[in-house]
Amino acid sequence: MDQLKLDNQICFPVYAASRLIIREYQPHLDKLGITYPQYLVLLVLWEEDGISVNDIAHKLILNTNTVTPLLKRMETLGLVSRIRSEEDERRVILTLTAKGSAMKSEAAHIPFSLMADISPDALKMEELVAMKIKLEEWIGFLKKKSEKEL
Amino acid sequence: MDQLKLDNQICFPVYAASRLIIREYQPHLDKLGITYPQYLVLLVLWEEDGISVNDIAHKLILNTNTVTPLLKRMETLGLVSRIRSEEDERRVILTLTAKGSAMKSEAAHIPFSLMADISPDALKMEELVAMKIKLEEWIGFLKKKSEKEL
DNA sequence: TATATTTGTATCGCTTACGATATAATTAAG
DNA sequence: CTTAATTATATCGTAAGCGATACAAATATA
Repeated sequence: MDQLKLDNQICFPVYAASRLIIREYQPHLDKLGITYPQYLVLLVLWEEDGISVNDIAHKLILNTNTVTPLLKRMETLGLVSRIRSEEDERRVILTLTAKGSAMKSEAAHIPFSLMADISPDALKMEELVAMKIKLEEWIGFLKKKSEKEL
Repeated sequence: MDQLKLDNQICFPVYAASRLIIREYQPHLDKLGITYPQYLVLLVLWEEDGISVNDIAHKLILNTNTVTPLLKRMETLGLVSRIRSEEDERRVILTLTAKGSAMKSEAAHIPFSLMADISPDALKMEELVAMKIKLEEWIGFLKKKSEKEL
């Protein structure tokens, strides 16, 4: 049963690469006192502040029951504020605090440092970008698929 | 700061794809009563039974403090037995139980079902295989890197 | 041989990640 | 205008995942 060999799994490399790359982020994020998912939330808010829990969950393709406690921890860290919307009292709006906004400039170097860290000699930057495009195509498909299943 | 846009991150698609693919495994694994990491352990043991905690952690690129409790849960499920080695009393050897071995035939269909589930129309199988090869190249680089840092 | 170092596993604490479920606010249907 | 269905968050329980640390067994060194 060759298909059951670890080396023949297509998913395992994605899963392993994900964890290995997050490990590379760690030292940089440690300096800011945040985790990788928290960094992703900041990326989202730095682009568009004042969006809801659901918006963030949707952009990060995470469940709201993952995002809610994540955001609460970020509130405790003083990075964001969680305020219930006036128009629609079901919604909770996330807003960056001064500390959360200021962290953007501290994080500015991370993508560059990371690129230097994780870019293998053998793999050219164009190949990574090509892979990213293929992965996004794949993600688009998988997202549509799981939405259909609701 | 364009580099801090979520869409411009190379890591995020890997992280998101990993979770989305694991979600696709879920219904298949639910029928067997196991999780994705537990499935990976079984893949390893189906290939080579009677290896140590460390060997498994190494193959799955996981820390032993992740694998130890994982294997204990699998022991509770009756899938593996954990026996301390006689030659080297530090090592704990993992052996498939009858139930753990038998599960191989129940799982035989999963790679095929998965491929049908996760293969997007737009992405041809060859493209997925090409991506897998690039990812493995990348993983090799990242693994070497993190070993050097010890 | 005695001591120091390394190795293999395990424990603890904290943070994701998610299924199942609950609850209140909004919207749709009757 | 009620009642039903939907939507947005949140809570609970369980399983990873990992840094820091502990500890015993094995190996290396003095």
